[in-house]
Amino acid sequence: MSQTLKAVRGTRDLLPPETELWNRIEATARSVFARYHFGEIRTPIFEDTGLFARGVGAETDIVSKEMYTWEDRARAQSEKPQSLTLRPENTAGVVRAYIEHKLGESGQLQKLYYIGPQFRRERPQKGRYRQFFQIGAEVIGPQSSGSESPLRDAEVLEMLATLLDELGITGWTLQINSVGSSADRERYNAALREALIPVKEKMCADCQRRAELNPLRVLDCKVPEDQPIIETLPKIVDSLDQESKDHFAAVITALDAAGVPYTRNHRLVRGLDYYTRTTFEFTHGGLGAQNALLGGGRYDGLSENIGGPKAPGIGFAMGLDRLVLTLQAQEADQKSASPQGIDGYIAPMGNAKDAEKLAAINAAGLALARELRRAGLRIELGEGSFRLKKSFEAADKCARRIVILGEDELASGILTVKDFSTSVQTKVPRAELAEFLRN
RNA sequence: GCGGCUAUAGUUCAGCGGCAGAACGCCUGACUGUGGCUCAGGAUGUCGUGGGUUCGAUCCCCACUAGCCGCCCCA
Repeated sequence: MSQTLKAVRGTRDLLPPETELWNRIEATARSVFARYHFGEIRTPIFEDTGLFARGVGAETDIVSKEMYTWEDRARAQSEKPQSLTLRPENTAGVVRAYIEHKLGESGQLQKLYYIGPQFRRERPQKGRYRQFFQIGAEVIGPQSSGSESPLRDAEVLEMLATLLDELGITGWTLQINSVGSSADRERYNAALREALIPVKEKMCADCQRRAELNPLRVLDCKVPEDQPIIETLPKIVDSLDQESKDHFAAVITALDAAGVPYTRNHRLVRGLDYYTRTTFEFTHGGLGAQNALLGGGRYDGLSENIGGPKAPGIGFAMGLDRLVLTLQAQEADQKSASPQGIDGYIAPMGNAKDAEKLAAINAAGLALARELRRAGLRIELGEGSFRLKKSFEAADKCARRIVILGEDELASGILTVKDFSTSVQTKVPRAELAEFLRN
């Protein structure tokens, strides 16, 4: 059906009951964030293209080939059209807002979280979409607010461990590394390039290319034959200055004290230019090639890069789509507890041939449903023209109990209620119905 | 952006160069106020889209689109 309009490639509709899981994850995240004193920020879905070019880095894959960018109409004839971009990530937008609203002037540490869609024009596959959803948070502020303290790094990591645990995600791994200051990284890049010259001939084709273009990425290589060679390459930790070393050591000490399990991975490098010092990923098996549930790190120079004051920070972004996939896989393993269903299904019984009586019984059904829903119950309302058998079938699929509302019940004010799990049928006075259904 | 696999009923999937199939789900009835179990009956559909080969294509070929897997990269 080529004429039929479909969701565009890499985007999708989320339907019930799946959306229930999405909401549960979001609610859990909000509740954890609140306990750590984070407030929600909502930034625009599109921004000036320059924000991402300068913030994320013009040479990154994200900026150089994955952004949805277009030219807005010029506001006046003399003006040049503005280049706008659908946000590929949210950290740059949050820092832009931090600068724009002078949040640093409060002198206080800012702890902000966001939940929302991001857009990257990549080839879609499992766990990777062109519109995808991230839950993220940033801790940012002037140096005097303690934003540069390794304690903040450790606290964010400890919070993430708590959040994943509360979500019920089992078997996650925290991998952590330090990429040092931007000067450290430049030094390391040069050292790595140097060290690769004599050995790259023996490595895989991808690595030979990476050795030229982006030596850091060689460390990510998964080809088994290359591993011994990679182990002989210089480690980034040897390029760190004393300050960065001390910072990383303090993060580790705090994680140990809090009992957060982690794996130090001196080969963990991340693709965004703004990361400095601490970088980390929480990974999970069963996500295929996209094994990262979330990633993040420190970005001490980002604010200045986009024209703001010095404002060190640390943050992360977690893939909501990937959390959902992971939890769905886990629930499938546990054969998923069957859903309880709503509290009641009201089955009005009318005569399909008598329009007046049918309308009356349906109206009575709505009045009863209103009463029960206002009492906080989850109620579905049937249709008076259905045969009772049909009402039962419909009710059995979605509700724990059926409430029969026939002419007898309407006249007497005593409803007939049947519980599907016990098959027990009970007569309940209308005044006691809400309480009865609540149990 | 590159490579591999796939596309048939609401869903999961068989199938074959010559009438379109199963299971589950759905609808109706047995049962005019009683579901789940059972029994009887019924409807599933432009066989992803467009083109080509052929007397004839759901099947073979090509292109496109989409999904999955891998690469790149990332959440």
